[in-house]
Amino acid sequence: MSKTKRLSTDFFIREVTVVAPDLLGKTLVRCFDDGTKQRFIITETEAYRGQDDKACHANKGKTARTEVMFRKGGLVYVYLIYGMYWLLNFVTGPENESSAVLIRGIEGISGPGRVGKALKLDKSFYGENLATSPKIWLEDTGLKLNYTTLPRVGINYAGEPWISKPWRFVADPL
DNA sequence: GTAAGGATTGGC
DNA sequence: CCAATCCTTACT
Repeated sequence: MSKTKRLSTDFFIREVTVVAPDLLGKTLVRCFDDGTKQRFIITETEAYRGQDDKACHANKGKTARTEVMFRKGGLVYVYLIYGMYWLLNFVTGPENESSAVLIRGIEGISGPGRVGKALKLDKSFYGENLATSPKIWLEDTGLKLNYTTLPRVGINYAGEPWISKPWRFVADPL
């Protein structure tokens, strides 16, 4: 028998700064339309912490684009950036907390834009429930990775103190 | 309605 | 360094 188990909603109903590093080493499973499945180990994440965080899209309040972040954790938040890349995020925390984790890297793939491309993401993933979706979910194989914390990328517009928050989590090489 | 710019990437 | 490419937000 296997130790592998699908992560439930409870996993995501925690502080985003706890969930983000805890996702490192977890397996991201993507089931495509033709039934083929691909599995990727998560190697890099970033935490976006609710309305107070000026780097978080939810800081401007609830809009059509960000409303999913205000819902209960365990949902998928995807959005198109620069007209060409779908970035993958997992909503965390209880209802009305508007926090999310950006998946910046998976095994063999660096960069959030390339992650979305590898997983063939699109608008239809917006609001997917990771506990029940047939297309995308996470599994815990028991793997734990050591990691390093760094400042987040591409958010200079947010200003201090947000620029300096060590909310980027990168798994150490094996 | 119109305009500016983005949690990026790859090419010059 | 800068274009690609289109959606979201802010402002007239």
